[in-house]
Amino acid sequence: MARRIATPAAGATQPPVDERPLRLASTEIIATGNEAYTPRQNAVLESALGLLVEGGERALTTAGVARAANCSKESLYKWFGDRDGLLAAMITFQSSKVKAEAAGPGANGRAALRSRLEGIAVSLLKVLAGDVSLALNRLAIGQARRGEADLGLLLREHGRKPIETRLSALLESGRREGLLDFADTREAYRTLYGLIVRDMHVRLLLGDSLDGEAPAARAAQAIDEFFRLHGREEDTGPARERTGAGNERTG
Amino acid sequence: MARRIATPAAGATQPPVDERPLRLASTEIIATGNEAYTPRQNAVLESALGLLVEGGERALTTAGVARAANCSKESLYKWFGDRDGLLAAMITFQSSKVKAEAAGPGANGRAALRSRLEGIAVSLLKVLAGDVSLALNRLAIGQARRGEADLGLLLREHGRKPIETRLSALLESGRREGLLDFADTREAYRTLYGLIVRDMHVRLLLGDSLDGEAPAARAAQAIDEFFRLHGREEDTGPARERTGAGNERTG
DNA sequence: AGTGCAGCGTACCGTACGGTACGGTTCCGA
DNA sequence: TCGGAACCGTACCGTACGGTACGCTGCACT
Repeated sequence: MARRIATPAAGATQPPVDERPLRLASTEIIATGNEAYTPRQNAVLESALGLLVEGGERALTTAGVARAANCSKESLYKWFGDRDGLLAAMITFQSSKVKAEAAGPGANGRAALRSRLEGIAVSLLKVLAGDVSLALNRLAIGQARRGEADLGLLLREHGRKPIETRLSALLESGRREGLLDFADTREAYRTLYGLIVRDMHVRLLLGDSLDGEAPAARAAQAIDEFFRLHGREEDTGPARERTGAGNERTG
Repeated sequence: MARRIATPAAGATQPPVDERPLRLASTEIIATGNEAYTPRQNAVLESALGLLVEGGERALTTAGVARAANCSKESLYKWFGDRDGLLAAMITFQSSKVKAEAAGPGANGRAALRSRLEGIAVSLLKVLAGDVSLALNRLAIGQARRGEADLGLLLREHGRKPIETRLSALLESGRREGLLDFADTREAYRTLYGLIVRDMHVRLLLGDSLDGEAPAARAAQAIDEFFRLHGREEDTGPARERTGAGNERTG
């Protein structure tokens, strides 16, 4: 069924990865922040990600990863302990690559807020539609069961939380400036998220191809709609009634 | 790892299913519309769904299904041809159960439109959050790869299309009545979908539990927001500008 | 130069799964 | 009453995968 993976498939996308052996002496561990992976391990994780993107979970066997990364299965188990450990490491590794760019407080005003919101929205759309993100989400979702979903928790924590905090902080700063009007930040964030992403994410996860949804246009329209719902200046219309459902929750 | 499935697990949810053997003579096939499955096959598919809900894809082995449904593996392969055939049959079977209730054109007016939209939204939220729907979506998403996603296509066709057509028809009837204002029906539908579902679906797929998001309140708020964006009567505010992005698409 | 260790490649093992085959049983129709 | 067909239960087979063990190479440090 799954054809042999003899040649290092999907090797065209990632950079050459420095072909030298990259041996390590004793305790030469590069702590890049949270997790501490050696460069060799990072390269292995990169190969594993390529394998996952190309062939899905079925292609992500320990033997396949070892072959694609030119390492031994024994090393894999020594470094990551387990297949699940490898999967978790892939998630944390990928999320550590995506982070960066915190973008401190810049200019004020409605136009600035709008442009910053649009920027985050565009990057969000591009990340969600990316091959690696889709593959990892498919992996975590496929593993998830009724109660337990360890990979899903990891992905929610590493993938969605950062975006939520960034967007929420931006929304609250807009509210402090009197540009936005909402009661519950989390509710406002979710509305914004829904306007930006809609059902695009699930459709992509299910294998659909986005038929010409340009991220920039989508983001602009979503931010426009959000301002029409929660904006405060006159050219976006006064917010007639609050929408934060925090007070009318029944459950 | 997966514990033995000796007792018919997850049998508490579904009805007794008529314990008699239910043998079939020659060509006694009950054509329920699209697919033609015998009652026995339906019962087997029900068991398979219970197994999938309870244990995820890993638990959905042919031997497990045969044991849970008290049938032989040979019959499974005879009826569904293949493991993938079984999975596809599960999807079509479940979607055939959910369909029903077409709800022809009822009363007119803004309140009627609003209540019908809310009704569809509530049912949509309840279906999406249901155990079986989540399990099937996880299955299809987990199977999906880069280009090919047969189960995903099936799920999109049987699960999302009906809702889109129903909601779209309702939106267009509202526009014909002068209650709604939008240019592109598909765009308006997607905005509405995003307002209703937000990121709830993906969060649930990733194993998150919805912290007291009541479907009724969620639906009411979403429809309210949609009317604020695309409504036409004065108590919802005039639609200042169109939002359908059909004309400003770049891709 | 010599020792040690990290890591590569491969061989190996047990299990579990998809798919097939076979005997026995029950029911339907003639 | 007698065939035949559908079907159940189980045994069986080949493969593939997770995980472990072993021998070898080559760099690092002394």
